[in-house]
Amino acid sequence: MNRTISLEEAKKCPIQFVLAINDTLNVLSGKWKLPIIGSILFDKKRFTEIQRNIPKITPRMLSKELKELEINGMITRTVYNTIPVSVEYELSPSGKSITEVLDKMVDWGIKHRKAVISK
Amino acid sequence: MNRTISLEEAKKCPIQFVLAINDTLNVLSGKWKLPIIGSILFDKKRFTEIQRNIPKITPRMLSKELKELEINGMITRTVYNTIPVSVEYELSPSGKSITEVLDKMVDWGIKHRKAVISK
DNA sequence: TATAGTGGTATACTATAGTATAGTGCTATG
DNA sequence: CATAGCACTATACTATAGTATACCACTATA
Repeated sequence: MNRTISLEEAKKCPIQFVLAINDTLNVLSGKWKLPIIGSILFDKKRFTEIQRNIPKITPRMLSKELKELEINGMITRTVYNTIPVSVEYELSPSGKSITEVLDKMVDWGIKHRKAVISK
Repeated sequence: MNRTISLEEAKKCPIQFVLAINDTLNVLSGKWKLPIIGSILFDKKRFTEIQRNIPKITPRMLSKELKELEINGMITRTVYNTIPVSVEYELSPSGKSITEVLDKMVDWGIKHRKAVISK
């Protein structure tokens, strides 16, 4: 294989690939997105339940991150017109499928840690 | 399957899993790590070459990020005692294997974008 | 001798991310 | 009628990430 050809190929493809990677990194970035996703991974939860799951998060940050995740299509927010209102947050199907990426991250992270420690 | 059991399981495992995910996120976090990794993905490069690949990066940030990536075992830094010195940066084997994760991120990112646009 | 290139560092700044604390409107419960 | 819970918002702050600009020692080339 000619190395210059793979380099040329590399320069042709990656625009939309880089965008896709950045999309993925964005829904996981920051201190709280992963704990929030973890909290609602197995079942939908209400604001205060998530807050109790993540003891150190402030309501400001939880509110901010939930909004961002909703805008990015990761979660759905459902308001029930009880009195007073109750609100449920749930991962979208696409949001749930982030586990595919997280699984790979677990694999790589463990493998990498071993590789780094062993030398 | 009993939902309460999977929840209990979920609460037992994840400590080292979460650490592994955080390790992975850390080597990709920030504005410049991905461009730098991309720049040396196919072959090792010198400081100024990487800088030319990433036009808007300042030498301060490039230096800082390269150091961090080296500390995290992602890249190796080789100094040749030419006069003046030349320095080469190269992805470690473990660093190269981050492509497994990036590939999954591309897949998910593209799939997610389609899912979000279509609704 | 001036200019440019290599591989950076130093200092000072701005912008973004995250924290702390208080308070909102609503209602059920004691 | 005070307290507590729900789902937040507002304001002000600190900390971290990133930028701008200048500079360093070294050497080859014009």
